[in-house]
Amino acid sequence: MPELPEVEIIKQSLNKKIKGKIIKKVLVKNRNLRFKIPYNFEQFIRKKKIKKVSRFSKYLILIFEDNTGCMIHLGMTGTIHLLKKNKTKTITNTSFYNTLFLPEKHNHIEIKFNKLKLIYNDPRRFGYILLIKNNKDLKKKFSHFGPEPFFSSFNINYIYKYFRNKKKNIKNFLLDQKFVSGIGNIYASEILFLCKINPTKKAKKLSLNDCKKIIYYSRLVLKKAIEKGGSSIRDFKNLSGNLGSFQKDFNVYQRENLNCLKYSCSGIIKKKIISNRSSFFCNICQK
DNA sequence: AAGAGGCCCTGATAGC
DNA sequence: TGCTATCAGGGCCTCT
Repeated sequence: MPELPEVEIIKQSLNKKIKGKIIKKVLVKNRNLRFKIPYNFEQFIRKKKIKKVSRFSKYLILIFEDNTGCMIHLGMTGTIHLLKKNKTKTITNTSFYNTLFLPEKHNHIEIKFNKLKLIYNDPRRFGYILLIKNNKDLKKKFSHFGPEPFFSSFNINYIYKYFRNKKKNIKNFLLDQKFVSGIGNIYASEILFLCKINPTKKAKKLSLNDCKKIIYYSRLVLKKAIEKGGSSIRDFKNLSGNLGSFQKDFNVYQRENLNCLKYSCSGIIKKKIISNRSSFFCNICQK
């Protein structure tokens, strides 16, 4: 799935394209996403005007003029496409699998505006959609989420206290959205590499200085990834059809058996399955 | 209560 | 060419 940076890129592009537009028609072709799309979904969002497109963690949030809304989680393979009506060619899209043309299969939802059509495509159907009744409802949906790395509440005190007596390894915690929101499997490996922390290290063994580094590098990695338009593995594109380029900056992800890129380190990047997810790290400089 | 593991799905790729 | 196994940017649910 897109992690926080990729969702942020989609959010920014969507804001430019659909802010202020009114939803004319909604078509659900397949309700069976991770959770069933509510049966009142079409009725709920029809005729609503987009106030803005927002984001929290890896969730896209359409906010309407009446302060109701709609949360979209893209799962592993969810993509959003915007088409200009009455044209066969995709003018804008975000896609992992198709680069130039809109895929025919797995277009589960179509949201039609006056001249634009927004399509939600998701082969694995791990994504889902939730309706939001009001601002309070929205806050409630995210009440059990930890802070994003950028928040001031993601500080040394919070992390150090959180890790006391925790037996899980640090990699697990970076992926745990209750601890910190928005980091996924790619950026977790990249952050730990820069921190020089081994992904299997138990959280409670981390020093204050380790916590400090986790804050610093989480912010740095996500910020840089956003600046570079996200990571375009499997052809992720933003809404203007441009590839992100952060994948060129990967130090460890998908670099198994290659040399460590840290200056003067003779280590080799290893791949290890931790809690069913691949982790990449240097066997020498990550302690 | 925290942690480990299974599972929801389709598609791409590697290996035989 | 065609089969099977493995792996994918996530996270919920169940069991211990």
